[in-house]
Amino acid sequence: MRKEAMERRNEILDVADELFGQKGFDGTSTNDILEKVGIARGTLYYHFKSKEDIMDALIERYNAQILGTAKEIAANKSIPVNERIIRVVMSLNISDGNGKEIMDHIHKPQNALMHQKIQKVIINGLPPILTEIIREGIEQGLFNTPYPYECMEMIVAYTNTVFDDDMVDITDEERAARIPAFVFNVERLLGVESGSLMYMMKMFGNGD
Amino acid sequence: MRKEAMERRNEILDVADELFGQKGFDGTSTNDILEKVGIARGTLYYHFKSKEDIMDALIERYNAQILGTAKEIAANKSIPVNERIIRVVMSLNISDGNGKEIMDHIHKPQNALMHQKIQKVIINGLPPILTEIIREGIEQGLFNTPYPYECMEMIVAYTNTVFDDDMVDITDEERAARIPAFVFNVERLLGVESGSLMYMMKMFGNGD
DNA sequence: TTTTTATCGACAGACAGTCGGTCTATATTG
DNA sequence: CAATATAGACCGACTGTCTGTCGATAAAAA
Repeated sequence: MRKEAMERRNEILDVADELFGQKGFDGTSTNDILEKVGIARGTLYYHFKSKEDIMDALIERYNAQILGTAKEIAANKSIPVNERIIRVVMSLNISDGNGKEIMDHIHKPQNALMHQKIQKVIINGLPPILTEIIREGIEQGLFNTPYPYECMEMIVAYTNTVFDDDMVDITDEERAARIPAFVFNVERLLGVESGSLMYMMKMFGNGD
Repeated sequence: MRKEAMERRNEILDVADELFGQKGFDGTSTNDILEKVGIARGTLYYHFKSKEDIMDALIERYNAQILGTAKEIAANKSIPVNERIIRVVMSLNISDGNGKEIMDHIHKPQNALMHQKIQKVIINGLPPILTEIIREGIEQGLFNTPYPYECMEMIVAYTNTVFDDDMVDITDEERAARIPAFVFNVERLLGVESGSLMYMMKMFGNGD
């Protein structure tokens, strides 16, 4: 019945995560959440100051999970630069730890605000991580660009919108057709020979 | 008192436009709208089936205005390719006709859903228009890329997020510093010599 | 014992959308 | 031409839902 604040907080967050994923933020009422957790109205508002506060806390969690894993991989200099880039990008998709795919939850309709906030986390958090790897690559003579950060920003911004189900109206086939073009463009941006980044296409095995 | 359906509809849309711009979509109640228009609740719902329906109609309007102007300019083959690109991009910002800057309204906080819907219109509508111009440029030997469409898509996706006030947390100075890097990257994407697109920097006189 | 922390649930206020009905201009008919 | 029917625009009270508040209460800590 009575629990530590942090435990309750996480219980609420877990339920909110599930419900927002199913019905979206607007489609989920605070009642839905507190009933499923099994607490009273006042208790919910004892732990969170508003419904949006719940979402922000949830995003904070995602943030830590998603970017934390990415950072870890990026810092592991024992992995070759090429391979590390791939692993960082792929780590964005499947994390969560419990099998649930975070990104799947986000790309639901009716979650505009959440979607926007996550996008913001990614567009601000991911380029710095990737840029570090690219810098190493430049030192090793693998890449060649005077603006590694802006390159990464462009690439992240692009994948985040075009490979986002509810942003661009294209079929899966059309989206698949975008990939070689994307790789080609990335090659130009990073100043490498055409075709030399083809191996990166395996990143697109799943979603993003 | 009694008016043609289309007239009323536009009256409501005008007020909604103003109010959404001031207080955001969520911050504006249907009461706010109908009071300012001077009609009863039922009347509002006689013309629109829901609050979101009002927003969709508003976006439809923007869509027509924004992309319509862009299309017009893009089709005017008497303007040289280089100049035409600049004009198309600049037309996105100031249109509206009555001095109000559409884009300013959109980049308000609390408008996540609207923001997303407009982004969608742009990311789907603008690249085809620009691609046509780029194709001309390729024929004229100005540009060189096998993937003009995807190039434009990338550029539009990038400018739409990075030069969007509430998406990337940077100061105006930092944002200004992004511009030369952006131009450099565009030059690479379009396969032109470094420095040859510098003249395009004048596009960034105002906002986007 | 006193204070702090977690919990409860009734309540207020706001808001989106509904519905039955009204009013008026225009068309139809006797 | 006058009586009447029709349809389109409009009204406003009402419903149900939802978020956030508050004072009371119980349990644990100090």
